[in-house]
Amino acid sequence: MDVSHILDSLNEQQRNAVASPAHNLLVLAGAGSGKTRVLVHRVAWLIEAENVSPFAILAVTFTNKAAREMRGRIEELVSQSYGGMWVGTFHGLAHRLLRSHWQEAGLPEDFHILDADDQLRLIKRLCKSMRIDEERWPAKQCQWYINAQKDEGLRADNIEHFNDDYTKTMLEVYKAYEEACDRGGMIDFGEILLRAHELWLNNPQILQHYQKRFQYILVDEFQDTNTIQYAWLRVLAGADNQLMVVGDDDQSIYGWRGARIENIQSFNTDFADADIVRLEQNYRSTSTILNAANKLIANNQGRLGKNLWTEGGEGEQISLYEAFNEQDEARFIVDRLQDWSNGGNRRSDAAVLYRSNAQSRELEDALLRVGMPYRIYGGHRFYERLEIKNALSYLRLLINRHDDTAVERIINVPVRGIGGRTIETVRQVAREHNCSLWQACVECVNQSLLTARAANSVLAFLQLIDDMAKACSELELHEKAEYVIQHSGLIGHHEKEGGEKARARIENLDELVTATSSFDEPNIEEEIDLKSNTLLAAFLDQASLDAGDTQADETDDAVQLMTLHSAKGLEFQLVFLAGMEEGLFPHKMSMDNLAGLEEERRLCYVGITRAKNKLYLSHAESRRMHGDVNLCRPSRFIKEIPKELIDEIRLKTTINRTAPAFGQNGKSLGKSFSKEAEVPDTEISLGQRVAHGKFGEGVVLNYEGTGSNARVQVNFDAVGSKWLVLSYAKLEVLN
DNA sequence: AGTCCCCCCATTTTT
DNA sequence: TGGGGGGACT
Repeated sequence: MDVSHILDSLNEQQRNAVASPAHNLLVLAGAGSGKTRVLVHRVAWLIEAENVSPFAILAVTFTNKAAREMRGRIEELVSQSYGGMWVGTFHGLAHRLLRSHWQEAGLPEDFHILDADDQLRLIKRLCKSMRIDEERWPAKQCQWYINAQKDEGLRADNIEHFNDDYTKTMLEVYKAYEEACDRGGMIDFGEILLRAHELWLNNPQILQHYQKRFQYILVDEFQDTNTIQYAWLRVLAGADNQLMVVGDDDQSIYGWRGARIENIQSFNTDFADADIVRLEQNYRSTSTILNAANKLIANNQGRLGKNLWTEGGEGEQISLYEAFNEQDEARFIVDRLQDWSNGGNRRSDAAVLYRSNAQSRELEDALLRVGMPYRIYGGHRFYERLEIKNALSYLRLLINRHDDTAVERIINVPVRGIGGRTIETVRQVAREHNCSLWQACVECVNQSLLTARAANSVLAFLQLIDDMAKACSELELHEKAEYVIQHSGLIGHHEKEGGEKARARIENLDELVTATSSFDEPNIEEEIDLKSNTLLAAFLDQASLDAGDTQADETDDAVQLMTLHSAKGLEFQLVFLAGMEEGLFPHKMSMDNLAGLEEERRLCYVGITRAKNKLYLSHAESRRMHGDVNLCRPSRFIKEIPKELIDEIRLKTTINRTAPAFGQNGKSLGKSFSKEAEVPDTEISLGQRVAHGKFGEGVVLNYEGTGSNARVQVNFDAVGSKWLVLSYAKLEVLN
């Protein structure tokens, strides 16, 4: 077979990786060096050049989006579909194993997945029933502890305790939580990986089967693997299978949630025969941007080391803007975005990146003010929204009445007269009989353990679910969804609520129906008999494992706003890094230890390398945080970028500062005023008559901003009043 | 049962 | 500053 199409378009390093004869291979792929490309071409190479069966290949990613993209690109390259190949996330693949081998994994056949929210609710309930002091041991903290242990592959029994209060309490909760999950047939995200790992360790014949099958294992974003994920890979790889991992230690930014950068750093020690290929040619950014990134990241210790280079041009300098405060910063950015957009560029090619979500507000305000379309990434994902989770709970109950999480959620949503008292009684009964809440409800009704009124309500609830199940049993998946959101009363509930929020909720519920109607189970290679509920179950699994990327609106041409973390893997022509201040970035929670600081620096590296052509850095002299004003020093990361790459923007003020309108934000302006005094310029005062190249003549009405930035409001004779940045507007002072 | 108010919190997020 | 959660009050 002619395989030239696989190699021809690659550079030498990429080709070395793709056609590597090595048993184990570490590809150190710098930002923008064609990482995914190498993975995709490697798969094609294996199949077409080395005649490997697609069935023998396993490709692992972290996000569903990445998995979809990889599969898509593979199919594009080889122009056919390889159904038998497993491409998925760690969780998705592990989940698939558990579904196939639920018995060996010690799970009920209808086990279901607990998401972070379900998990927290459950832990809260447990803590309460265990009389644990919520002040001292918040449920959040317990949840964090449990997940961290699971990421490390540790069960409560494996953890040594020193009898300190903290560990003792945490273990108590952990144990109770494990029991509750077992009882209810629930597994959380960490448990999926942990179980899948144990499944192999405890069942050599199953492990052997998969070891025999997956002779070629490829892993993307390897620097993000945590302990249990790495252990899982190592077990599967065994001694014989080929492991190819691709990643970039400089882009490891998830240490705080268990990712171990050591996994990539010590890969060639763990796998002594591993080859290393470095992809250092960057196809994304200008050399200016790359140099800045290289110089910055060189400040980190213990790197595997690599130096990005490009054949492309130098490009523009990096612009640095010192804003007076966060509002001024936002205004500056929005002005630049308007220039960009007015210059005929696509807004969606521009992104504003920030360290913490709270920063988006100011930017949003500024964008809203000028009416520029924008899109904020992050926030609550589709399947995590309250109304969606409620609807899914009803659907879950159709399949399994004993799903306590679901019952807890919707037993009184919409309100049907089952109040806290009643629910507490039901919980009590469930505890006593060691049964599900559903059974406890039945028990309560039968044994008249409730007031007549409450019993009536509970009975009505039981009947409602049973009736819906009956009515739905023969319906198509999307009809089931439709039926349930109608007859559960959820729609009516939100309609009654009224308001903008409620309308959005109803829309979301409708969207859920749409999602179900376009859902078909990805690969039914396993012989699952298609009972009517199987598709629903598959959909619910998918809803738990896939955040339901809000990929709508992608057609809109909108500026992209997101955190630095969510920008990883993306690229934009124009990038702003906002809030480059000590304490914010690097964040104060992470800057007191070297590991934390270095991760922040990697985050900055990620941010810089998102930019293709033009990068703006900005910081504010003062920023309002948690209600009060903080004076901020510029981020050390700015100083780590060579000066010659940076162009410091000074919006020279040309205002006559003796003009009366200055008082407004007077109190903390001292610093800025003095700076301003250093750059005295042509005098413009309120009431001054000026001329503008485009707008003609007008009168200065107002003044805003200080320090290195200043804007004036001019009432033009022809076009009315406009706000202009002084240094850009080139106003001519008349008489 | 629902509303209102007060208090507490505030880094990053996928599965 | 502002959002969310919990408690108290109607």
